[in-house]
Amino acid sequence: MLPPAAFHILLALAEEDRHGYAIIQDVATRTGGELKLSAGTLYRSIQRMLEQGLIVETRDRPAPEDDDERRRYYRITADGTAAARAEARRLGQLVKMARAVGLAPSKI
Amino acid sequence: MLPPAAFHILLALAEEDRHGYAIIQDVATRTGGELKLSAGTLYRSIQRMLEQGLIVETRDRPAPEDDDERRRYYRITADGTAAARAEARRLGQLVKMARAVGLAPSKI
DNA sequence: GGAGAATGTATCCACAGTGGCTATAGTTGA
DNA sequence: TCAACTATAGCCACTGTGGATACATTCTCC
Repeated sequence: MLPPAAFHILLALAEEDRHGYAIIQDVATRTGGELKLSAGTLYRSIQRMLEQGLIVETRDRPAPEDDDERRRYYRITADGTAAARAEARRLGQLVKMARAVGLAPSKI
Repeated sequence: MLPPAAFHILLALAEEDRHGYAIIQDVATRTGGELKLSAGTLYRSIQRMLEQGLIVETRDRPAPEDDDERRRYYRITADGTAAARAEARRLGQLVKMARAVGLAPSKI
């Protein structure tokens, strides 16, 4: 059971390496503005995920003219990918259960 | 954003009216034993959901020979159905997002 | 007969995850 | 000039959760 914030962070990092603030923006964009990950949640989630080995901080940085030295870039690990896949499967099961009791469209 | 426990309770009640203990068992069965809703979580969730009008307590009871007077039966409301549908849609979106970044099978 | 598991509801404590506020600090735009 | 934006990070309070406990009855196995 991955915390919701962690799942969103992994989705953002699955596409490409990103820094904290970019993750917040990506989540907002991806959810059409429905979910605004708070800064507090983001940085605490990142710390936890670093400890758990779901993500790592990377030294690879964009070209100096596109960079901002305050940024810290993160990359998803193999464990992070596995955790995200497992969570996606679990969520898929939930939708399936809802469908079984008529609480979600049957997707014909 | 429905709490996970509330979503499971609504799924259980979508099928038929159930009492607390039967909900715990239904969730365990439905998830293949993966999720064991704790009693503490269940009864506090029920209280909250009654206050929010997602469920109601019903006086309809099974035939006396099948009944147990300690039981309290609950029924899902129109609001509860709507909340569960909205949550199922949200979860479906999450799976879709995971699929978009290659973290869930494409379901061909 | 007696022990333990199951049925049933409910409360308490502690912990995890979250939002929002604050701090710090440079940049951009009205 | 003042607000908003970019960027990271700590703090406090709230919600949701698991696990333990309480209490009472019934069922099952040795």
